[in-house]
Amino acid sequence: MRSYFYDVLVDEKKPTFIRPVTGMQVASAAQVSRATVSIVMNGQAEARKLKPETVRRVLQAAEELHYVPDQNALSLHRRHTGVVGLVLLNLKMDWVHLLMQGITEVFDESGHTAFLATHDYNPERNHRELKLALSRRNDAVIAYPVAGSEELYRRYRKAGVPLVLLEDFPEGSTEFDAVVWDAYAAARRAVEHLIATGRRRIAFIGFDWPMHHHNQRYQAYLDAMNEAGLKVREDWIWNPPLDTNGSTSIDRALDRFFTGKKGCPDAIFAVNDGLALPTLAALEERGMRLPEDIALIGMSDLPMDRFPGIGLSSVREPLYEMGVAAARRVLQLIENPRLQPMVIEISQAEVASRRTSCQSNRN
Amino acid sequence: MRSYFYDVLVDEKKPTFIRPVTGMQVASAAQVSRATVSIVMNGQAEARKLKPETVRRVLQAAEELHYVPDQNALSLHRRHTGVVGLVLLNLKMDWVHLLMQGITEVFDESGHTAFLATHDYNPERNHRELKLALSRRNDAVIAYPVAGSEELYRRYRKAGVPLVLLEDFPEGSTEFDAVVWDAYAAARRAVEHLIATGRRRIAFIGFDWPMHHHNQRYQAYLDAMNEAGLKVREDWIWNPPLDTNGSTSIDRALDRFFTGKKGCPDAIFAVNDGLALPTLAALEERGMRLPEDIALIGMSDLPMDRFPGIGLSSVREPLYEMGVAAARRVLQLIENPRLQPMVIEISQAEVASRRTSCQSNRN
DNA sequence: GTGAAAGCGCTAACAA
DNA sequence: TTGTTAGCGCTTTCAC
Repeated sequence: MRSYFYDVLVDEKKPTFIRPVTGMQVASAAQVSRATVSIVMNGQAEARKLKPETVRRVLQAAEELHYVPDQNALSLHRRHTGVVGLVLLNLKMDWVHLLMQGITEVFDESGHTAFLATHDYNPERNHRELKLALSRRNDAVIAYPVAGSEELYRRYRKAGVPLVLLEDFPEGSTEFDAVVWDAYAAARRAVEHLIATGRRRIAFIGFDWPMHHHNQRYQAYLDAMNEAGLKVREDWIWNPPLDTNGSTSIDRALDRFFTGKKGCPDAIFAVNDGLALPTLAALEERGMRLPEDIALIGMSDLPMDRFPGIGLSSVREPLYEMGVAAARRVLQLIENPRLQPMVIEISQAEVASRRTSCQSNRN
Repeated sequence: MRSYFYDVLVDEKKPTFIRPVTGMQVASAAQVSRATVSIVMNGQAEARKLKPETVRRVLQAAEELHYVPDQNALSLHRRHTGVVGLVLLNLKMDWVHLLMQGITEVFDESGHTAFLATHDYNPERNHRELKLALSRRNDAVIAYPVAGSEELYRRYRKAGVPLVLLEDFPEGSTEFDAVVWDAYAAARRAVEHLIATGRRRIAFIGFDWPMHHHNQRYQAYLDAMNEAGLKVREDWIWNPPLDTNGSTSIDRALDRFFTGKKGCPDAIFAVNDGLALPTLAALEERGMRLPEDIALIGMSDLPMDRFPGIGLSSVREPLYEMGVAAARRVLQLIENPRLQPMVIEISQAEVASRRTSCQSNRN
């Protein structure tokens, strides 16, 4: 690390801390009262029939002084901030990027701003970010739920701060607003796709996580297998508890799958691409060819899935649509916080069949 | 899209809008004055020698009422918000994810929060986000610079709001704080790597963008070629102006490279992985084999580069270190906004040689 | 048409 | 040891 200073003059006589210019300063520069400045800045000059000359003076003074109204003071007065907290999982692999397109589209329209934070499945960080959003007086929060935070979510309700859970909600709970993907249907389609392309010995990679739609993916796997009359083998299911940093050790899963005495799976269904991608990598590092030796399908259809060298089959998750829906719902809730909680389920079960799950050559 | 309501009782008699509980309410619940609550909440009870009994009452009341102090009011009083605005490029391909690890590590320590926004190379959005940061009274801003926004950056300086440019700074300017990667050295190493592995006909893919270190990458290409006595061919250079959405049309570049009468390049150097990755995809879609038919190297070493099916060679960008440096610099500047502007250059030129640039078979 | 004053929630200097 | 008060920057009646 190298660093160099610019050869620039800095006026040491000026005070070290510069205070932002206030409406009061604009007022005196323009020779009007503080209130007049407010009126002009909020475009109510017409309505209040101010003299154009006055308006001009104010505008000019504001311009010259580079006056920027203080949002904190404004929020204090208005009792709302115009910002919506987003407490999501992480910024990996374009998931949030896709989601944000939907969210910002709606918020740009309504004049809201998103304040983005992440928790990485860590309950403490989740807790902290949620509390911070409260202390910032965010008008609402969109959160990717973390197990064990139900009490906190409930507190949001009680505090009258709209909270929209995104992607999932706690197993068994029926009290929160949520915007979710109909993952059951999607997961089923994924497994059925594997079956349709000739696979019979399908393994499952997921993690144990007490969220409703998350569990639905496992259920869908079970149902699809049963319905096709295929045997579900205990040793082909990898569903360990989520460890602290949110990763499952794919390698141990594969060791288990390919070590059995009674044959190996010919396909793997992973509950999301975050798992499917490392699985693909691990498989290829073991020298297995896809789809000849084994097929693989994930869920979400992240942008990198379609990269030529990857070609991961997946089911498309309607992230843009979910972003739009969540943002819209938040807006409704801000309008009327006591709306009955509701879950908005967005269905999409379009499988993108790529390299990792082409028609098997073996049949 | 389907949605269903929970069958939940909502008490319609309660007022629709719930106001956050204030320190005043805590005070009356605890039978103390407003000031006492403040003192207790800020952990100054010891110092002010409050009766433990009083403290207990206050704490209990606060707990029962779920009192969360209002940050806006606090900021108004303190004259600083504890939040640092981040106006970055976009959330694609884990670049920000990597950077944020460094930034949050420093900010968690210092008690600051990052407010993340993106501009996608769009000057209007950049302008808007920068102004919003000002109106939010962010204590400082870390910005991925956009050409033509110099005036705005200058205004930040004048307003006494610390601004740290990240990754680059406007060509020719010597007035801003910046944390940058020594991209010249890195780019040179990249091209030299191509040369060392036997390539002689090296093409360049970039875009025209009036930023200093960005241009250095082109210069490094030129220098490395010249120094190795290799000819730089005009028609093997793709350096068009950046179009509105920040993408270059890779396909036109390739058409040009592979259409020449006097032979085709045997390698491509792309100024960043955001360009190298689509180039790799386009190349493979044209049926070219890497590295046999052509080699490719990018810059940044994004996580997906090392994916087995991708194996993009790249030079590692010290994003974590840059995040740390930028955050630390911001902290210094907050401490003393009139510090002389300075550029911190972080060097790293470690090439990750992967599939796309293995030793050429042709030599 | 314009200005004075109150109040949003909080802290800190000063009284009591 | 606790309470009173002024003020942070802004908007919005309500008089003038």
